[in-house]
Amino acid sequence: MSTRKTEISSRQLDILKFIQCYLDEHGYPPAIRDISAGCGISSTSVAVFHLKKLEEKGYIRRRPDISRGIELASASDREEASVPLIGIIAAGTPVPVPSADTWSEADSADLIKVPRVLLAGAENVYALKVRGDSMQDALISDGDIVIMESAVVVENGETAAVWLKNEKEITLKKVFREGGHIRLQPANKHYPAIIVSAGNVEVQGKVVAVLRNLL
Amino acid sequence: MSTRKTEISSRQLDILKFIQCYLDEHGYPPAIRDISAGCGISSTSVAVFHLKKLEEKGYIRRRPDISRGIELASASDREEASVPLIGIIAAGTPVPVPSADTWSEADSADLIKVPRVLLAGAENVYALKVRGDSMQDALISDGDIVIMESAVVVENGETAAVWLKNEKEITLKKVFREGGHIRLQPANKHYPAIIVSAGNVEVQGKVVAVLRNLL
DNA sequence: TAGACTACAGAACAGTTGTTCGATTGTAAA
DNA sequence: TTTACAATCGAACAACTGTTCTGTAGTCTA
Repeated sequence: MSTRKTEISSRQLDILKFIQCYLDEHGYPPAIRDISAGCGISSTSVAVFHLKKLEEKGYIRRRPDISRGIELASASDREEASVPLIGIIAAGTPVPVPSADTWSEADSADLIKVPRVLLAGAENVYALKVRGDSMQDALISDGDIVIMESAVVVENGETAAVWLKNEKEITLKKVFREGGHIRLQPANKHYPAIIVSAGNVEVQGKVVAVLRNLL
Repeated sequence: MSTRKTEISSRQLDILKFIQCYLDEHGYPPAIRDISAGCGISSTSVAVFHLKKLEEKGYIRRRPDISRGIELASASDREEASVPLIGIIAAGTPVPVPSADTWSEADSADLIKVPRVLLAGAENVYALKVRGDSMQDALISDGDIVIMESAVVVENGETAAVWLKNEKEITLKKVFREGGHIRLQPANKHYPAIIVSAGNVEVQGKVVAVLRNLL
């Protein structure tokens, strides 16, 4: 944990906002003098000073030698997110659990790009590759990639990866709490729902999206 | 049709390739002097000369006032592609056919972002929203988005949108040519394949990928 | 052959841009 | 009060970068 974000001064927030706006407007990063002018700073050195701070704190990255080489730390993550692919999901094995540093370690796992629209704001998401045809009742095929959100609570009707303790099996189903038991409803309506006791289920994550590549 | 691409000289092709490589390697465009050095040109004015040509011919765009303000005409499409969402796909209706200007008109339709990796190099792709549960045999759900490639030929085993003339029905199935007839195999192995005569099928496009958003 | 055009070289120039140095001010801790 | 530090200013510098001007050489056409 080296690059922990610390609090920033109002001036630094100003500058950060200005960089964001400038990027939106122009499509390329501002020069130091743009920042100075835009934030009402009369000296470039002040901007440099704060840019250093912002870089230390991990809010921006800078490319030396290159003009306007400023990148927002979360720049490329605006349109698409990088989601760690941390393992496979198959019928007979519990899903891999993301560790605390799954998202912080840049290199640890494969990162796959996912359009932000699919994520709908979900955070702490990770990806699993589907192995086997055991989830066709969930309309999920061998080779699909499921985007999961590590969630503790699952609303009624949301699709979740559920570990059935007795059966020692993982399934992806819509979860409905009904009195003392839980109804697990497949996405494919031609498949029957199953009713299990609350003690038998262990929600391992929420399904956010599914990607399938046919080519 | 104002910016028609014309032929370019080998030098200009050199420069174009160099710009592409440089972008791949560095993530930002080259300076004029980078181009000169990289292409074995001993004068910046020569590079300028050819850059003007390349811009006239529509291969690149240049941003005046900004250093390294060179963009490949197809620059932003590197990591993710913008795919036009041109309609819905349902059992009883043929799929909308993309017109020639589907990809050229910027505003015409909704554009959805799709990671390039999913496309696997496919071109002339468009997106359709799935309506109804008629395609659960293809492991496709109501609300899914299917990415299609307008292809004339479909290899054996590839998944395609097939219009069954007699049944007046669209299905997504793997296509296998077998002698005089065609076998259409659902992705879900619990569903049976159907055998149809070649005259009854009309391939309307190749399925490239499927996106599903559960949230 | 003359003219037009493409391609190239070299050099000089001017604007842009990032960096650095010294000095000043205000605030908070010791 | 002294010290330390964050924040600021102003100015100068050097490097980077795009532009432009003056030529030269080859090719093609009229």
